[in-house]
Amino acid sequence: MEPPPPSTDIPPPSPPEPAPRRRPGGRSARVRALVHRAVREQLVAEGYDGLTVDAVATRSGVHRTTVYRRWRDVGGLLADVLDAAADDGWAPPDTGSLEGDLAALNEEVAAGLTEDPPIAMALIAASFRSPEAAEALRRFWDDRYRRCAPVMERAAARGELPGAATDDRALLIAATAPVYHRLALLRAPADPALPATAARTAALAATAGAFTLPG
Amino acid sequence: MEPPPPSTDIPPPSPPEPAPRRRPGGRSARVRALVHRAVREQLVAEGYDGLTVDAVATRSGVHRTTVYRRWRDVGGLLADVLDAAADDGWAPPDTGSLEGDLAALNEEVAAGLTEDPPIAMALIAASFRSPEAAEALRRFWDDRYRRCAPVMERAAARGELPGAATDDRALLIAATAPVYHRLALLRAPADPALPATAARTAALAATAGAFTLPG
DNA sequence: ATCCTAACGCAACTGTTGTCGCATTTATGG
DNA sequence: CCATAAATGCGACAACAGTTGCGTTAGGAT
Repeated sequence: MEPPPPSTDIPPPSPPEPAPRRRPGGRSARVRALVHRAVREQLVAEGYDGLTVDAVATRSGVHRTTVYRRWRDVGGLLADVLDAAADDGWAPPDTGSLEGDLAALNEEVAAGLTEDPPIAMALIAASFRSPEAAEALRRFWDDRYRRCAPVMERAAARGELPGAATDDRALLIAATAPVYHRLALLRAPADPALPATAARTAALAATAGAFTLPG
Repeated sequence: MEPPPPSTDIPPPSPPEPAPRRRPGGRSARVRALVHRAVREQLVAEGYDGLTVDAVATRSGVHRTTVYRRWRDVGGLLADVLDAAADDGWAPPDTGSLEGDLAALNEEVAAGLTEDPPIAMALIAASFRSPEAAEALRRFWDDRYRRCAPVMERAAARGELPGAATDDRALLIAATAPVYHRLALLRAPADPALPATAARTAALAATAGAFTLPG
């Protein structure tokens, strides 16, 4: 993300890039916090269409040029905000059954996709314009999938999954994809029954061994 | 998409807007064809990021202003191109089994999402910026879902579906959503096995009655 | 052939987006 | 405290997006 630093002197010629000393303290951190806050506020106030670099700069009091230099575009802004917020202590629901866990998970997905301000939808939209936003979103989902491992472990312990190892991610995608498809792609109104139906479908298929890994 | 037909006479004076007589012939049709061709060519040449109104206008030889007036923005252009192309005689695959049909369908979906030029991806991206593109995409999917009815009819005739009526659309979404999710949202590389797996999962759930309509 | 006007072409204009060079501020190491 | 340079502020700029007013062309009806 950063341009190659000006090689001053004493360059141990192995890495010709002396990696300039960052200075994350004081002002930089303050600016970053100001901009993060402005992104969220701007999203609330004007929605995704109103989320431009200029608007964020004005609202934060930070200069346009600074925002462009550090975050490049709206996708970079959202990516950074998302990364900063990824350290919440999220844990998957625990309802006592695989189907129940998946249904609760789907409820959270649906809530996230329909919430206001539409942060999730904004990020998905941005991911089509900015590689950085796409990467951040991928990281986010990856983290969530990883944290969902206990769901499958508990299910296996309860005997809800076949003996062979299950492809956790395939199961999670099968369970949640219909919700994403309806809300994010078709943009159809939320169907209150869909989270449960999709969860039931995926749980059924999982029990039948549809996601067992080869070997 | 076209305004109400030109009520020539006998105007019950209720609407004070006489709805000017369209003139879709000759020049207008020629301009439309030129622009459509330019959109496709520009998409091939420069990708979605290079698909701007100006580029299309220049390439088509039609004036900027005309394109802005008739199509408003990139989303409008793509929407119109999609609508014009929706009259192909597409029919769902017929492989002899529900799972086979769904798998073949998923192969088509995967091929569409990974094809080059990325028309489908461009349209999905545009649907996040332009209401018209979103609407066109919805129409397109709606049309496709409708044309898939024979798949379920044949499956029911073969006894692959329970006696009660099946929610066709829910089944189709469950079958195809994982493919869309991986390729369009996660942007993960295409998994050659996914179309078949997702089809098997959905077919299994359908046979078990997961998509039967209430009543 | 003639008229009417929708559709188009044209040029000028405004506002937004993103970049660049340079001055200023301020972490940070010494 | 001092020196260095990373980070920011600032203004000007080019490129692009989108609009508007007005003149011109040509489709379609009489």
